[in-house]
Amino acid sequence: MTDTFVSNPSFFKLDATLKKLRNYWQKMFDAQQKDITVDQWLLIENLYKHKKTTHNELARNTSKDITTISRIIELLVKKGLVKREADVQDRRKVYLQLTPAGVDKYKDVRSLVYDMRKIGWKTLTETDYAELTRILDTIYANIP
Amino acid sequence: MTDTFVSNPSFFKLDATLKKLRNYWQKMFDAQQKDITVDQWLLIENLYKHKKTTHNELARNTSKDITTISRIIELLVKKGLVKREADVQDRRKVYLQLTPAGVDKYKDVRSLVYDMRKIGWKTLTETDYAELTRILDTIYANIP
DNA sequence: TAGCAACTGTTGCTATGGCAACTATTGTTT
DNA sequence: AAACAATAGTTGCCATAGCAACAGTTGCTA
Repeated sequence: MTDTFVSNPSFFKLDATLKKLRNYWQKMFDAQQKDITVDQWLLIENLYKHKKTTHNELARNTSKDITTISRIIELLVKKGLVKREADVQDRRKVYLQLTPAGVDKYKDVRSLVYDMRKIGWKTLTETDYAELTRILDTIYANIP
Repeated sequence: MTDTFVSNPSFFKLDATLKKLRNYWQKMFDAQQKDITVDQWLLIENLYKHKKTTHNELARNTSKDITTISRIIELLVKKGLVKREADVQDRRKVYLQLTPAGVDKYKDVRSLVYDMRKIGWKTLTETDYAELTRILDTIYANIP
């Protein structure tokens, strides 16, 4: 492993790419008056797929801190997109699920998100995608 | 391009990997009492390389918002690691550079950062690194 | 059964990220 | 020269990120 290799800023490139993606998504959301943030979208998408989950599960699924989940959910509840439901057996637990308005929001935003994903990948192949996945997974696994 | 391909969460993977990297770096900084954050380190590294820059240049070089630069620099000035110097020609401009303590901090943290970069890449090759760079650069270029 | 550990979620604090509005300065135009 | 546009940086606001401390609940164990 050369010195150049070690000192080359992959951290920086990851950060820059992610920021550009996030900004682009947010600008498109805003331009089409979707009235949500990118991270709020990620939680909505996850809640649509899992129907009924807890804060903890959502945190694991989205790779977010549980305090962040707590606060984003609070915003989504205020917007009427998510509802909380206490567990009968375990009174510590709170189940989260999309309201009908939340499901509508998911369906409304989904196609825009698909289009944006296509844009990011337009000049890349499925092999590239597999490579990126493999490398990122490896880095992830390498970190203690 | 298949539907699976489009809907697969590369955004999520980028985000998760970057977070894990950032957390690991921060924990190592804290464990060794470096008394800086990861982003503060990135600015110090940049200021070491460019010796004398403005907020604007720093923002471009680090892919950060200029308001974020302004605030991080404020923290670094308070820590005595950076000093501001007004331009004589253009009184809107402020030049930034490391203080001697800032240079010491850079030298103190550098080897730790090198080691951590090695850890992230330990099971990957230079070809992998080139691939990641190529793919991320392409995604970056694809986004409007 | 009393005590304690583990678990679920919230709140406070600080840092980063991004947009809009603002001040101050400089450059351009007429 | 006056008016205006462009530039450099700061501040206010809200959202996300993560740590520590906390409250309430549940499960385990002496």
